[in-house]
Amino acid sequence: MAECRRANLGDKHPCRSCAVSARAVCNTLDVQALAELRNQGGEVRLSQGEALFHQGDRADCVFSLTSGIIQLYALLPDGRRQVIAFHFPGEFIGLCGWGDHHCTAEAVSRATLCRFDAARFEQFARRKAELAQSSQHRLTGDLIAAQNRTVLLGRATARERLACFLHDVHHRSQAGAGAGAPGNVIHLPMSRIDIADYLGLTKETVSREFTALRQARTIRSRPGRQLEILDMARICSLAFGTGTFSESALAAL
Amino acid sequence: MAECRRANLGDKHPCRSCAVSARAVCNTLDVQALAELRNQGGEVRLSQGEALFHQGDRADCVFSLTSGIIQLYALLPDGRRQVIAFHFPGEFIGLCGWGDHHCTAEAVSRATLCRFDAARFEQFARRKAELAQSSQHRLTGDLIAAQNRTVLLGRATARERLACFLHDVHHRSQAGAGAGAPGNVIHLPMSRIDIADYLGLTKETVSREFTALRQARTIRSRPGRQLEILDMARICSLAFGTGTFSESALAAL
DNA sequence: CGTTCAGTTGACTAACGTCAAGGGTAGTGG
DNA sequence: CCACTACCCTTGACGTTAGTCAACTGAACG
Repeated sequence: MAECRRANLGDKHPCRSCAVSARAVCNTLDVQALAELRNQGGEVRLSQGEALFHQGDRADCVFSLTSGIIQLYALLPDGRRQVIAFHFPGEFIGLCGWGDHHCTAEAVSRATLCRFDAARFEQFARRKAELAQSSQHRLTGDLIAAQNRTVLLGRATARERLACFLHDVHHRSQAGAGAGAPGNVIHLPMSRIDIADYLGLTKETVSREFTALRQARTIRSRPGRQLEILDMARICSLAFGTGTFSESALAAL
Repeated sequence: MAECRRANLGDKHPCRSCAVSARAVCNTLDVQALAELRNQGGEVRLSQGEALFHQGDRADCVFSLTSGIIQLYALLPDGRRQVIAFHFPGEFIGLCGWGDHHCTAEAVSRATLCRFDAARFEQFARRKAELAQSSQHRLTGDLIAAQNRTVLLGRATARERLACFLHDVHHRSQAGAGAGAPGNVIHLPMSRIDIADYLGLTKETVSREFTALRQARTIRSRPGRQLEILDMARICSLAFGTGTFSESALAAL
């Protein structure tokens, strides 16, 4: 269905080659509406570690992530950092701000995004009910993910947090990649510090827990920042089934 | 402005006496639309400890809290509990669920709510743009609150968590009560266990931190579950200004 | 071939949790 | 009106988990 719509695009249309068109917000739009939406924005390319926006910036744009991984994080005055979310291709970024951004968005790996003017996007959504509904569903999904993370950070042990993280990354990269990734191998471009700041731990604790899982033959490290999950049942039982990613949102669409 | 609309109501109209009409979702509606919305639902009264809905229940209703405090919490299979949010009068409950509720909603103190059928509310919102916008703002506010809580639970000490909690309750009850509450006295109907489960701590740790703040003359206990904040500056500096309640949403409306 | 930085590991520490006992208070029934 | 009870809160002693500090390893880069 989404494919049908895209088939009508001219060969030179940039959305033609978009890898996430079937999953992105814009997939609800017909060709003409898509063109109209595109006119409002442009493309953003980020290299690793580059920021999309900073905590305190005016939130005047929204973004659809087409490739790479983006992390949102907050910095406390004394330098403590908390990663609020990792965003994967096909997801929407910027819903959580009217006014000023309360967090920084930074590329974990090289990333590309479609940028839209926030006010015009909202105006556009008022006319296109499907778009409004789609972005509301994503917002709801983000809320549920954030609330689930609250449970994880408030009540789970270090082992459980890591298992939950691995479970979610696995789940989400399945959804994303379609084919390609064989079996239970996942790609983890984020550093131990990023993971630690996401899970409310230190890099040392994360490292120790990785070692423990490796020694229990639950996971195995692979070259190129890849990780194979050998005992998925074990991971699932440690993760007590709580998804902390907004992926749940996409599933329900 | 909200008052003007309500002045047109008949004397017997139940919304006439609503204490939160100026702050609730329905405040955006004119008299006729209000009547129409009311026809879809009814009133719910809960005694202390009674549940509004349970984790796993079908999420087919949304609610506007008119009095009392509601807590949302998740239970893990082994009994660990995490309170996800406290909701205060004027706030909207149930946005976070299509499908099944992922948490339980329970009255901390005696509470009353307006109930609306979720599907019909949504349908209604499609026709009334103000309502849709208002509920979207509330949803966004809840997301920001949940994300801020992520920072608190991931990176703050016990002392900071408690200070942040007190700061937020103070802030929110100011917004709610209007006049009435003198100076910096707040009402805390929730138990130490509720607070502990909200802050990702144990009741003993919460109790010890209360004692420490009391001994430092930062707070003072008052009869009737009331608490006076003596040194607000100290509370604010410990709370590093992070609001964890969805109240921020209301402020921006 | 050295430098740098991410990751790992070990020894020690601090913060919070656990377990257990005692005290205050409100509600209940004689 | 006063005991009785139950529950919540507080406090102390001790245990455990994860944090801190520091050294070492190995891969990436110039």
